Amino acid sequence: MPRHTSDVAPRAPSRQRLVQAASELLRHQGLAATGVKQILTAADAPFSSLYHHFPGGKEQLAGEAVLAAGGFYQQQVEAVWDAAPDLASSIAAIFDGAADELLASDYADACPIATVALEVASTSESLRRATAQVFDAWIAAASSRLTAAGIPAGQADGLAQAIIALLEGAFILARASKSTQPMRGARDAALTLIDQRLAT
Amino acid sequence: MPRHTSDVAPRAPSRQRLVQAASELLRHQGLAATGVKQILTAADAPFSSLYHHFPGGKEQLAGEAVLAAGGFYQQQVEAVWDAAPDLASSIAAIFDGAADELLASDYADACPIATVALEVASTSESLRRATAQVFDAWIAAASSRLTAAGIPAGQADGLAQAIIALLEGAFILARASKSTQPMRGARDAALTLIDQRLAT
DNA sequence: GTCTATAGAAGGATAGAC
DNA sequence: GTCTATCCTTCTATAGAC
Repeated sequence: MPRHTSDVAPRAPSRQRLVQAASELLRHQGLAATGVKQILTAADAPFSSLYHHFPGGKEQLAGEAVLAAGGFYQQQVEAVWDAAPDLASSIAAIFDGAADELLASDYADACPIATVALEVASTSESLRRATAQVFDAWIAAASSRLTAAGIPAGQADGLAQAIIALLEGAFILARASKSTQPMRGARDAALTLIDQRLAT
Repeated sequence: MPRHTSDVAPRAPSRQRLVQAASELLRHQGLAATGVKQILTAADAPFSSLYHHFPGGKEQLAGEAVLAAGGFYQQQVEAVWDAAPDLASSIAAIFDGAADELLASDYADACPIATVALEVASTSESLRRATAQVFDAWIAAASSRLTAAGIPAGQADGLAQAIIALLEGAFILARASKSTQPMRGARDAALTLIDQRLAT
């Protein structure tokens, strides 16, 4: 029986590489500043593969990139959350991990969808919905974990939303100032909010 | 003595109109999606006035627009803050005012510089500095008011930063979901943080 | 599925007359 | 300071051969 024609590790298919490359570029510089040619170059994909795989063009690719990046980031955070021994440790680890990622990337790798979310909120209804869908999934995942950790069910959604707001806001301040200090402050604030809810 | 050649109320000079128009467009759709021709049209300014008043082109105009918008927004918030009878009322009024502005503008008028801040953080050092300067001014103004209201001096800066992070994060979530609910949740979280710090 | 070529519009910026 | 005209690049998207 003949083996595969090549024994080198196969690359991901070009469609997947395009989504991956688009996700990274959107995270670093947003949607409007990212050209389709730039995405194609980064993905090392043939030019016409874009409109072959994404008949909707840039908007369709961006939508899939937002959903993929949002899902991937959620998995990352959930892994950190679930690895910590208690709720406070989980929250601290998430904010500390965000600070580490900012430092390691020279403040390029922050929230993968916040920039796009602000850009498209008033200009593209389909992309706005994609960003909203990601945030909703994040809030739902955090809320269920908060409930499991003893936060009253009626307060878990609001607390999850506030913690994510703190994280997003800290990303903005940290990238603008090139400092991880806002991220540490946001961590402490999030821990305060949790303590107060658990004490009730 | 002849009067002025016209008795109609004079418009602001074109330079000022360009900064104003740029500020509004950046707030709604960000930097990369905003063209200089679009700014000129919105300002009703003659084409060549752009490079006459701003030899640095789009980047210089954007920088001035960020600083102007940041200063104007700070004045707005300070007026709301100082009009309220106590600290908790001030904080509540600021978040409620942000929610009102979102509703009134169909979720277009959020933070005037957050979108640009995320877009340029890794792509334009001069504009990144402009956004950082605005955030620093906001934090300093909030911190001094927190100190005056009884927050220990060593905690005022961090608390101010956390409150602004909550506001920024809530803007993102609110615009993405087209709901003011994240803004109300952020308000309650900010009030909790203040209570906890005052109780210490 | 991939290739080259190119359309057609919009981007930022400049020149030179007035 | 303002006017019109224009340069050159980049953008998204499509056509048609292979």
